[in-house]
Amino acid sequence: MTELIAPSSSASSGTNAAVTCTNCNLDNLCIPKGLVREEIDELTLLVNRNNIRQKGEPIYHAGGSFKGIIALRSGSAKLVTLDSNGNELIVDFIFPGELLGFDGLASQVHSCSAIALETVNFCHLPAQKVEQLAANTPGFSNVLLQRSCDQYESQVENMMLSRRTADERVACFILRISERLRVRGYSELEFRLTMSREEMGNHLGIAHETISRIIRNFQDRNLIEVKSKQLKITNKKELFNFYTSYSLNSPK
Amino acid sequence: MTELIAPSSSASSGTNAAVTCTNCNLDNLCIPKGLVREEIDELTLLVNRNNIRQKGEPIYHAGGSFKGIIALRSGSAKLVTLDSNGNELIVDFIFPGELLGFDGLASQVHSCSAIALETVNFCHLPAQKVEQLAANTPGFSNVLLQRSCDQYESQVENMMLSRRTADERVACFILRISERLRVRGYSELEFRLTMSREEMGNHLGIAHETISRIIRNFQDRNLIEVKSKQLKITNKKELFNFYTSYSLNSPK
DNA sequence: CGACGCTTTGAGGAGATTCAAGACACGTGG
DNA sequence: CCACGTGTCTTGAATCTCCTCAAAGCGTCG
Repeated sequence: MTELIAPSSSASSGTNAAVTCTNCNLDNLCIPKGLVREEIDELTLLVNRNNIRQKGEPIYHAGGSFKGIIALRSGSAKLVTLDSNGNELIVDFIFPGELLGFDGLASQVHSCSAIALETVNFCHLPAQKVEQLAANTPGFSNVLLQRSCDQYESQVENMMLSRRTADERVACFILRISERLRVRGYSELEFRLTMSREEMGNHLGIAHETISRIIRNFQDRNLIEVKSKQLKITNKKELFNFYTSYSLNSPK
Repeated sequence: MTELIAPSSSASSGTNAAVTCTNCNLDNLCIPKGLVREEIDELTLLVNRNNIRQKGEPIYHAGGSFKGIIALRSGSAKLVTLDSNGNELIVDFIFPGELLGFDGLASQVHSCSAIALETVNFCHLPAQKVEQLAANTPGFSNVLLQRSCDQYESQVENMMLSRRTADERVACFILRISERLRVRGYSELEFRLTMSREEMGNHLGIAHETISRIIRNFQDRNLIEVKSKQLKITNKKELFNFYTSYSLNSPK
């Protein structure tokens, strides 16, 4: 099996040599969030920057040994695993500033694969540096623990979502992506859905045909405008109401 | 609001004064798993033992400040949260040797309530001792991180389960409980379901009427025998096949 | 321009829910 | 000890949501 994560020497061209964890525009989202200045300086020295993958290429593989922590700088990715029948299950989609790799931290073996949905650029903190930092930098273990515990929340949210109707799930999905992009400085009302309908449906537990029908329905209600993968939210408030209370009282 | 977790002085009667984390029969499941001898000795000194709750009583409350880590010694509990419409959602059921409290570790505020399903006895590591141990005991932060990352796995498992049919979910639910009890030294084939059908359905995302119908169906197929809450697995292999491959090829 | 994959749309059917009613279990008080 | 009441569990019938299968439209890339 080929080495999936290239050493920084081969990947980091001179184009962006001045970027460090201190002056990175994602420092309020990525690992540095929660660290003090000296800790960030230490982190800066250990991170491999400017790793690139094209659409469809893996960042790491399920079953492979723990590769360390990945921070996505640009682009988007999907985190997938295989269920017991060998079917792909998309656990999450990943956006800039978000961390990857926790699926291998406890057992030292990745239970998921991370696959680029478009061209991605990411930073890589290798496994042995993770251990080194965790041992020497108290703030760092806290950050890891913090992020890892956050997944409890996300587990609960996913559970709640799986109880709702297909319409509510799609509305919620769109709004969550909107919010995640907003926090990262992108437009919250107009963006590209980088995943296919199939992938969306896989993640939400809905047939892709149903996804299509629901998106059409949302357009007919003037909640959104969709042109292939390009999406524009035209009535955010109504879209939000739709997914919180539609099933309770709203007429057809 | 009353203090939910009593200090050990009031709760620990003299009946079991000799129990420590070292000689506890759950030491291969609870926090000590992964710690070396001296670390366990240190832990022993900080834990409040023999806390009791009766059926229906809370161990801690959603919305309350982080109370520390709880280790269940006997009995069973449910971990519940409220969805955005105010409905109860049962995130998990808890058995002896399992840890509780991670839902408050990151944010310092519990997002879930832990409620006893029957009389429970638990150990309590108070919040400030958690911090103290995390700072001074490298093994301890690792244990926390480890357990917390394990929840990634469980999130993925839950996601997979939510894609299966109601029958498969119930079969899987029974088998998982069986396995969790087996590991803890209880009978794996005959046990009491301490939760109601309603609670089971809530956790699995199935109406309680459907739970009843499926349990009847399993009985008719001679996979299990059920008398109210008492359950006996009579054909474990078939029950297992049922949930792994039923939907693929098996006739009615 | 043609082939391929992705998306959309329609029709029919399966699985699970909801509503309604009856059976059973458990605890209380007579 | 039994009658009674409450809450839980079971069962049935009607309904609905979403899936599956099938086919046609659209876009993209060689």
